[in-house]
Amino acid sequence: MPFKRPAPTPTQSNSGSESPSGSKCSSESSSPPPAKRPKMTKLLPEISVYLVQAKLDAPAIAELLTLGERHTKGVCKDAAHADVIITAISMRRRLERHVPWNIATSKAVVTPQWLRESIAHGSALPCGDYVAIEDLHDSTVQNCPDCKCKPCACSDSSTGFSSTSSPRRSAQGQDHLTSPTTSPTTTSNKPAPIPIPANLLPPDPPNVTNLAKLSYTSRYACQRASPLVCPNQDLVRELDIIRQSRALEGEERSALSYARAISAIKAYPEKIRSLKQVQKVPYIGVKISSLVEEFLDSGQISEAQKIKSSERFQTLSLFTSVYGIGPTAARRLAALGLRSLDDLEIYYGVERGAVEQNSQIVEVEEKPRQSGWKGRDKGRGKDDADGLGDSWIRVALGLREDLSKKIPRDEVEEMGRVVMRELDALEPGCVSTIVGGYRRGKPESNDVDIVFTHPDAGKVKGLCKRLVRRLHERGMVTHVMHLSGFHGHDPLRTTHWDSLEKSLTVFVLPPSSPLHAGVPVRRRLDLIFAPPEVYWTAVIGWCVPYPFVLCEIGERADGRGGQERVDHVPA
DNA sequence: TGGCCTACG
DNA sequence: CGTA
DNA sequence: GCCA
Repeated sequence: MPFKRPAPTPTQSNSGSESPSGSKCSSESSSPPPAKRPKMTKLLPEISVYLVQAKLDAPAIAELLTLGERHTKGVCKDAAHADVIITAISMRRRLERHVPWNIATSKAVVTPQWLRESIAHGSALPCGDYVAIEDLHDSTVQNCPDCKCKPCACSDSSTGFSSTSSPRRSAQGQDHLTSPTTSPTTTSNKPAPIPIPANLLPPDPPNVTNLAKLSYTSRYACQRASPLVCPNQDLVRELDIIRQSRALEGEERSALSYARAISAIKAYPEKIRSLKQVQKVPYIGVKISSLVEEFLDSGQISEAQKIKSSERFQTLSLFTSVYGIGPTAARRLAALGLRSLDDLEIYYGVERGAVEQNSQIVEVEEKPRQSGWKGRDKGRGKDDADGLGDSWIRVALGLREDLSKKIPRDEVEEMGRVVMRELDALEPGCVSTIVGGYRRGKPESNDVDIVFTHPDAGKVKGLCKRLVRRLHERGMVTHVMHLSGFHGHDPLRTTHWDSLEKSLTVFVLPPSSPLHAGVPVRRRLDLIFAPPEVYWTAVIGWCVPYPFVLCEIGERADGRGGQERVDHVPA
């Protein structure tokens, strides 16, 4: 098999670790042999539990004992015989009064919520999300029965960071869309809706990340939601200015270093108060350390301030905000003396650009800079010898304003629904997930990324193009910046990973949409089509922002083994 | 001191 | 080179 | 700029 990966599917694998407990743990009617008792009624038949009653009131104890007897293999009288220890205690010292430490470290020790939610969920949930005692996090994860989900051991998390809050998905499950074929509305002659195989659906009762009880002391980056805004946001903002500047100036290596350092700081759970704290953060070396020191002293970083206020930085930033203009082009344009968007429009020959009109616009937009560059003719003509295969930069200039606007979550969702409706008309039975920043919980997105698949692998090929064409015909896709099909079935290329179809488009909601207001804003929309085998891998992959922090967790999607990309978003 | 993710158009 |  |  060319493509090995840890099964990404949410199919719960319920092969339990058989506990050594047996008779010591009573189940309510201990007698009935397993064959007789309808197995379905017990939701956690492989797991025996021990309940630490301390700190629980009588009703809670009764409730938990009932749940335990009803749904687990049994409630043990002795912690040593249980697979899982349930306790409301959160202090190590206090727990030690009830359970010997060496026993505790050999079990999963979780909060009562684990039991309640596992039962509600219908099967055992990862113990790591319900760690009762911080010191027991690792052993709890390790000893979690019935849960194959090995956490990744990210190197940067071994420094003992504890983590933060959950990624609060306000609309849990709404990011996953299936064809609305289930509507009973029209037509009796329509074929029955195509059933979606379970392995393409999100876990039925959704994974409960949301509960505030999620142990916000998870050690692992892959279990820890980087907070949308971190405790060191101000510091990060300063460093990011320098990072941007380095990137704009072509010092990519340096920029990369800043990006990594910023990532690491964003994962640091507390406000940084001392240099000592920061020295332990990975990717913080001599230079950045000194910058942090200055920040701790003065609340700012002079280098960042200087950069921010420099005309050069502002110009380059402005230019790169045009889709298709990167650092190199920006520098070149700046070197030509261009400074403003108007300059760019003239240079690239945007239609309305006559000089009078230009100055008029300058007034209207109250740009402080008057016609900047030395009386060069309108910039094009002979000069564009090098530049003007970029007729589409003109288009990008026209789109810049719209595309720089943020997209609120409800509009993201509406776009997803609209696109899905069209896709369903084209090919019923498709499944999709909105990924990217949206799925990471950001309140606003720069663009919308959707990953699609179809249970029938054969139906996926060519779908991307067909969907884009349909959306284009219907006026929803106004521009296609990029369209790629399956990479040929090169027999030498073993990985399917590259065989995604994707299209990068500009999308506008149709008038029929409730969110279609006046002149709707055009949005960047990326469509990614994956064969079903790699659907969830693609979903994950498209949710991970740059820079990727490598984390040792099984095998990579592309089969190169050993590492997985995890976590982090700069700024 | 060399290397920093990768793949595509 | 620019984008994801 | 940081790390191996």
